[in-house]
Amino acid sequence: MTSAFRSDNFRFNTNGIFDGLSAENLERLSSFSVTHPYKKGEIVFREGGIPAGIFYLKTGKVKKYKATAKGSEQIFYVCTAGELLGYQAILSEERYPDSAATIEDSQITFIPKENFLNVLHASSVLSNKLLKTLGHEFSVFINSITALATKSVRERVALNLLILDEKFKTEEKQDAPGEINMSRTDLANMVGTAKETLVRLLQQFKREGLIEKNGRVIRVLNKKGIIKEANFFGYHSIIF
Amino acid sequence: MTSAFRSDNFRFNTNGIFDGLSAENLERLSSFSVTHPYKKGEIVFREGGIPAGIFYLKTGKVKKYKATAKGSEQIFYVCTAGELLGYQAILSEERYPDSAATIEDSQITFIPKENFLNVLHASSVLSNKLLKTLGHEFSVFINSITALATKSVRERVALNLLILDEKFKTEEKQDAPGEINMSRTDLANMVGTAKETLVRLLQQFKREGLIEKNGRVIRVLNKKGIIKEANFFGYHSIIF
DNA sequence: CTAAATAGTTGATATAAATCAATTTACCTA
DNA sequence: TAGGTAAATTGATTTATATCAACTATTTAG
Repeated sequence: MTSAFRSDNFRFNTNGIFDGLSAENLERLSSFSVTHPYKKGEIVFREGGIPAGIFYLKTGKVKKYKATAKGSEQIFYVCTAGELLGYQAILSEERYPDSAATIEDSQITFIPKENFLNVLHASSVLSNKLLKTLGHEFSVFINSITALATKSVRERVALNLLILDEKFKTEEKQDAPGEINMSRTDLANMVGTAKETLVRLLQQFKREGLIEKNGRVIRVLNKKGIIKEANFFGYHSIIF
Repeated sequence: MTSAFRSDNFRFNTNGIFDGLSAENLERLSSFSVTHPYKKGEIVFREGGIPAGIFYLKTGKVKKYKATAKGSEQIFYVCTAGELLGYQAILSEERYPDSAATIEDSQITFIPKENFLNVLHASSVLSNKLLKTLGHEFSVFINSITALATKSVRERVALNLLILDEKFKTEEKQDAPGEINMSRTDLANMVGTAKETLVRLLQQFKREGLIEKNGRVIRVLNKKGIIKEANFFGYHSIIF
């Protein structure tokens, strides 16, 4: 059984999570928050570290990953502007189970744990939104797991191109393909394959006219074709 | 980098989630709940179905899985007595992203959506516990993803034996190995490999004295050895 | 209790993907 | 803008694992 591709199935839903909060609660969140610029490649938090607060990605992109037994990284998610990071560890009251690092220059706002938790406990709006978000996260993860466990590397490369195409789209040009700008090593660590295998498959997709490459930047030219390669039967927009 | 094995890292935390609720809220949950016996192999809910409530597994075992593009199942979790099922879809307000089916005779209590949500919105105790649980779930999933993406089949077989050893332990004999009683097909679908490959690796572990088999029932004889095969450096109990 | 069906096991072979090795291209920075 | 370094790419080879096929054991049903 082949199902449809919906990017929503692979995207968390933290955007707009603070919308609808009272002025008082918004103030409580923002008054002790600080925004810092991060250079590409900087670490935001580290696996095993003790969480002191949550992070809001104002601009830029962040990879979330875990160190593997073989010394490389498994990237399981890429955050884009507007997404929240690190709230799971605050909620679970455990250490960070994963690491986060910028993959391009970014602006990140830090909100101290106390302020976040105060507002969370004061506002049922926020706690309900967070419960909804985390419920959705569950479905994203089982989709990822199923893809990793049962799809071929070729299918997974196609799938990740679809996911990243959305993530690298700009506000202005929603119809144009995203300019996927990631190192081949990161891409391979996201797909769960060797760098060389990834490069070869990208080359194949390029030869077949499905994608184009400008330096390291990849663009999906034939989305339907890539959806087919990922072994989904079609594209269903969230709206239509 | 090889890390320690802790079964906690692969187990959700819904046990005791209703502890500490007021008598009133407990009553609200239980008054409209019904407990049904399920035969081994019965479906509890189906991917794509509209959630009408949550399920509490009183006794027995349930596999949670997703249909794959190739027509088989990817099992991503096995629930044991005391665990909650199906709450994520209620929280996300989406359809079930996965299916659940018993793998042995079970007793399952159904709690209607309305009652669960009423109590959830009335009780900050429950919503905070649920947020904590879901935060922990996140870490379980990234551990699963990292294992699937980067460990060899042999390592994953060992890892899943460790996970299941805990799950099949009985209350009375906590020190004795669990009697892992699962079909080879289910085991293979959990590991993410072919049935034949799974059988061969079990045979190897048996020959090496790491496990024993009585019919289909598997027992882990040498836990340290299996931990080593799973490529973890040792066992750290949650308590010690 | 026996037949039929289902599940488990073993063997032989094919293949996708990893690994090892070398070369080319892109990108800093001095 | 050259020159060095890191990243990307291509090629050759190996290997883990899937697949196909046959056989055996264990349930289940009549």
